[in-house]
Amino acid sequence: MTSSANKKLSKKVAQAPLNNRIYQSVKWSLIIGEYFPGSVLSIRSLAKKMGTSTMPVREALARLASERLLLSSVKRSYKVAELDSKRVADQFFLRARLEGIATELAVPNLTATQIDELETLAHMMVRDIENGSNENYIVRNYNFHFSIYAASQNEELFWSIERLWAQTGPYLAQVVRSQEMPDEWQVLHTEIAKSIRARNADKAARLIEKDISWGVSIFAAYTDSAHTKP
Amino acid sequence: MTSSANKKLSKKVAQAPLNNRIYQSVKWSLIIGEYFPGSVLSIRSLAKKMGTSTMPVREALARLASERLLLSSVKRSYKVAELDSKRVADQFFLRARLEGIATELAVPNLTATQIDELETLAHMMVRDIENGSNENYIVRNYNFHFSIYAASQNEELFWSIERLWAQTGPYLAQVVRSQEMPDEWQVLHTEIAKSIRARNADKAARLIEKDISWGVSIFAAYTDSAHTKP
DNA sequence: CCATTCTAACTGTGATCACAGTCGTTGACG
DNA sequence: CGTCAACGACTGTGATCACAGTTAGAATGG
Repeated sequence: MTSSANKKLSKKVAQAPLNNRIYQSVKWSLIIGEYFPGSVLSIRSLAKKMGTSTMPVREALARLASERLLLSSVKRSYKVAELDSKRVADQFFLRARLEGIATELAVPNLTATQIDELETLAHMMVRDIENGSNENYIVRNYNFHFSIYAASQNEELFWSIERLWAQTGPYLAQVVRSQEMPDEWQVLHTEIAKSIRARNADKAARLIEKDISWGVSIFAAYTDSAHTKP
Repeated sequence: MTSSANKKLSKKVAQAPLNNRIYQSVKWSLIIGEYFPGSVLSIRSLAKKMGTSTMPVREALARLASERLLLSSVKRSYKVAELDSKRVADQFFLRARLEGIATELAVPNLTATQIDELETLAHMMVRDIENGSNENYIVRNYNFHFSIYAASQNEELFWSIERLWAQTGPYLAQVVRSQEMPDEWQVLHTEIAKSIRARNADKAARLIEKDISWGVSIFAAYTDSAHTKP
């Protein structure tokens, strides 16, 4: 009796497979920029850190590499892609297009209360910058954008965008952490929420694209200044 | 001496890892529609068929599932996604957008000889349909489209499109194999090559999108007729 | 004859081992 | 002092086993 009750309970509480949890964990770390370009992730060391065998880790890393979130050469350790301006440009170009499309689709679907949440998020992000708590900013920025993209109701689109965030995360988060953010950039999120409330899909989409291209220019300035060291 | 020569030789001939070859093989099978919606792929049976251990197969399937090319639930076998009209619509919508974008980027980059090859491919595709050799048509159609997308010079974009082809392959190839293709559809590829030669990026992109939406409508007609069986 | 239970043949998942490349460092040699 | 070879400590990769959850079919009960 108790055993059957336990069985049912344990079924409900049943953990996701280890490999999946590790996969999600590393992916999130990529998105919020906990890993840097060139970071090395070896199966055994990660397994040790996670307290598991190598099996689930190698499956997780193989999946991440397959999605181009990590680089892998044969018999060499997995690593986060190094900074390559052409590649980064391609990624941000795609991001702008896809996130613009997702916003267009999302605007008619977002409810009033969801838009309220977007506005409060935008406000809190401004405060985060003022307080210098860039960690919070990064997470809130993620939530702001992806609650819009989720409203696009297109899972494939959502997934594609998230994949691109994981790719650009290691570059972008590093910049966000190390730089002063211009005020004009911060106002943008509030404007986006406003134009969504006005149900102006075109404007919202163009502002989202502007948001991303702004990120590109800041990133370019960052890499230029970092490149000035011969 | 011979050993070092052999070493160098074996290094040059060095096969890609087994898991990767299996991954590529299955992915290609998905693209050309060798698997059908609902097809079951189990690790052990595939390993037996491939003559390898389960290890490389499970890595390959895990990767494919991670890219959403296969479905996986815990402790249940991997399978090709069943036909879901909403999901399919989302996928083709994304395909139209992404392939349109890639075409826009590609038009200025394609060389005259590459355009020649596109035209001959278009001609051969018409002949393939006349001859009823739909297998050849499917492969040539892939080559036609992806030699354009490769010219976009955006690897991420290329990869994203290929992923979507692997997702839609099981649905679409089935239709191509079982139906008469309308003549207007076939002329389209020649028109695309023509507008590329004229360096009319907008027109080429719109025609590509038309090509895909045409596929959607044919697909819709197919599923409707298949649905008439209660 | 229908419904239900139980069993047996699957399924993916995790751990562990053996192996073969890669790479950096140390050592000896010129 | 510089160069190159060899060693050793890594790396991913493949195979094999044990285990637990799923599923479909047979056997059993009503």
